[in-house]
Amino acid sequence: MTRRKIKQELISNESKRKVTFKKRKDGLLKKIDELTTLCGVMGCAIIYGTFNNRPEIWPSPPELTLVLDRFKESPEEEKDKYTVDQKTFLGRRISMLSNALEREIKKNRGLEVDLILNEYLTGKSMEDLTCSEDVKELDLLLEEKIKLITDKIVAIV
Amino acid sequence: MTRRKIKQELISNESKRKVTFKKRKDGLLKKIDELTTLCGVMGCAIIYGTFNNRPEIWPSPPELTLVLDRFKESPEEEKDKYTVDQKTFLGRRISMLSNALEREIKKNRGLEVDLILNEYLTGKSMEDLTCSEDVKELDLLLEEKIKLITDKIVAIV
DNA sequence: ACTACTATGTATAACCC
DNA sequence: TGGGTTATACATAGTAG
Repeated sequence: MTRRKIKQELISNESKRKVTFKKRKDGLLKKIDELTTLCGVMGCAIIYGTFNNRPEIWPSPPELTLVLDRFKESPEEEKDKYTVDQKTFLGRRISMLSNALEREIKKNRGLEVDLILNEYLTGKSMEDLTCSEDVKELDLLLEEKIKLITDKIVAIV
Repeated sequence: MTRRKIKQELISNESKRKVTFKKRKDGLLKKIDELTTLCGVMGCAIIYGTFNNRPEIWPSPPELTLVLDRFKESPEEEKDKYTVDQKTFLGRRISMLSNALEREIKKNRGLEVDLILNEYLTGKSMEDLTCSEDVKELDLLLEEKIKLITDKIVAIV
């Protein structure tokens, strides 16, 4: 057989999925490489493989790596003094931005957790429920919610 | 004329380069989206447009921390190479942080909207519903969700 | 800048080792 | 598990409106 169109959803067959993953991952890396060289921009892509192992891919110019790496390190490491004035100015701006960033990231985490919980409650993520225990528990929760709503309806009508 | 093969190097014509950038950037986003859904993995791509404009891309669940951790592994010699020009280095760091910040803020907005929607669906924010029309609509939505869950239960039990 | 088109280059699903 | 082949699906360079 030859190539067929595939549906945009998780490939159920695991070995197939693995093969597809490798191919498409490689293709993606190539694409990003082309984009950055053709258009002279910085860019990176990071893909985390299915499970257990942490890092996956790193398809971008090393300088980007370095910049972000520095970001992670403590700001104290700036010993050498070249243009001091400008440096301290820039340094302040950086720490300001870092702090703001960190705050936003934290906020994101909280929001994400809430969202996931709520998605469960609305049945959006039902695909992930496999054991009947989970489903039953959810059912109870939902019943509570339903009661809340019907009460509200009664109150209004 | 029709499509020609192009050399893998910076496109000299600026307007052409811009167009190509947009097309390929969009293509890349699509690809990463497909990869993550087809193979069930996490992934992200970040493209920094040319200096003047900030917009870049963030196609998927960003785990910035993980990304940053990854950068500890960058080779020493390249680090040294890069420290030469501190000013440029700091300047880039700033623009990158700004971009990251902007991204996170945008993401926050999106998450917040989703959360509110979901809270409506779960009945948490029912206080705000005043007209019976809204309630009825919500009721319908909920019934759909309930069916989804009961179906799931039937399938499992 | 933005669609839309189209011819062509490129990526890749299914097979085969 | 990994690499190679092939036919097809998809991406996109060039162009026009």
